[in-house]
Amino acid sequence: MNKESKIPAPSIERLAYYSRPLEALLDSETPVISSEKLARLCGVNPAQVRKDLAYFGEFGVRGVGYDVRDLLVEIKKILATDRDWTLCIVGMGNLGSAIAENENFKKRGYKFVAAFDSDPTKIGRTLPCGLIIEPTSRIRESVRDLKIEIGVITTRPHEAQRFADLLMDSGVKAILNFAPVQIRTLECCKIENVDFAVKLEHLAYHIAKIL
Amino acid sequence: MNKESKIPAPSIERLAYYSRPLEALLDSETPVISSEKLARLCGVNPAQVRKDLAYFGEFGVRGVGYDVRDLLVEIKKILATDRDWTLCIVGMGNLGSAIAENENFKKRGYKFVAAFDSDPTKIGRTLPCGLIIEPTSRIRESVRDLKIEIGVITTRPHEAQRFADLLMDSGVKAILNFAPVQIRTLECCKIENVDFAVKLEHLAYHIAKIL
DNA sequence: GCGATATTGTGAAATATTGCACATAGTTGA
DNA sequence: TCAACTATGTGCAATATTTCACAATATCGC
Repeated sequence: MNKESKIPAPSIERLAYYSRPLEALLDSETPVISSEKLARLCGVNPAQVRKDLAYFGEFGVRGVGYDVRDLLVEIKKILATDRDWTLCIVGMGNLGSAIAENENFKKRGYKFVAAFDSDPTKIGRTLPCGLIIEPTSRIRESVRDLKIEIGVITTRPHEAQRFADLLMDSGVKAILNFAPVQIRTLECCKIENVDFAVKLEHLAYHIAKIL
Repeated sequence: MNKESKIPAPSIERLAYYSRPLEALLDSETPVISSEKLARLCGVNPAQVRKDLAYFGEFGVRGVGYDVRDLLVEIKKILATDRDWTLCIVGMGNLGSAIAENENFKKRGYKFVAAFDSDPTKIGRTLPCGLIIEPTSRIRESVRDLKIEIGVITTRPHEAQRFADLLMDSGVKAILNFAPVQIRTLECCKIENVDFAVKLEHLAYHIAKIL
């Protein structure tokens, strides 16, 4: 267990959140920002910003703040988003298509190089981004040949684990799962589950309390 | 500060996660489940399951476990998903459309009753689910007339705060934001931000470390 | 060069969350 | 009825995360 593995997961997620306003600040040519202002933009405590950054180095200047451009470069270096990543997506329903086309992903260097579906009527269809939907039987081959590093799952829940296993076994190093099931992975494959109905349920809980 | 406000936010989110396998167990006619099995299905600690549930009551039977059907009913009651919710969506790009059509949402009683976009070329278009895209100038009126309780934002980031303010001011009680900016709200309006590029960045961080 | 001011980096305190371990209570079979 | 077994509910300890508070260090104006 090395030093880096002790960095709290919330800190790592916040780094990504910090980068959003930094990009906007860079566009608006603001050269420097304080932890206090960045914190306000992200809705967190200023000490938190400083501590999160301090896990990785000393990026600020005392009495001045952080150079916007430098800080953004450093954060991207930390999160390994200073390079492109090769992804594929399994499950080309509405959500899958939307994600494959998503500007936000493209802008950050996440390149979808293959799209799969098990529905024969969808096979061969060309997406606006140029990808052609392939049968899921081609997953193993494509992951190997195109050196796909991350798999995204947007299938129905009952198929999700099966495709996760297949992706893992084919060699992807990480999986982003949008199906509303908890996917289990081996040690060698990192998983993140995203279930946005959970967020709605959290909201419902809170507003029902007030009513 | 009442008793309920001391319940940890992670516990509330986990309740939603617990409900996923419970639904499947109900379909497969498994009558009873132990905290240990449910925990394994959700990738958490059994004591955590028991403690989360204990915040809201005693739902289990010692020596036996939890009745699947009853527990699901209780969780739905707690999360206020035992009723329908009325939502609208602002920003009818790929992601907005996918969310409006999403089966997972529909199944859980989240009803989209209005869809808005500021792009004139999209206005009047009918979605597969039957909704007609309206101009954003109609947001205030629709929220009031249709008693919309939750607003979903899937616009570009630079417009997101403006529409959030408008939704809030029109009377929605909660906002689910998919734009990659941190939306600020008043006390009266609960917000959840979902930025899935953040999840990818988290994955990238971890797999880059191994390489 | 120096005092006034600003803002970082960080140890230590405060708070929040998780997990252990066991008393408690229900079930089953003889 | 009772012993053996099972699995919950929960006080408390362990761990994780956040926030405070301040020393350290940079800039600016004179």
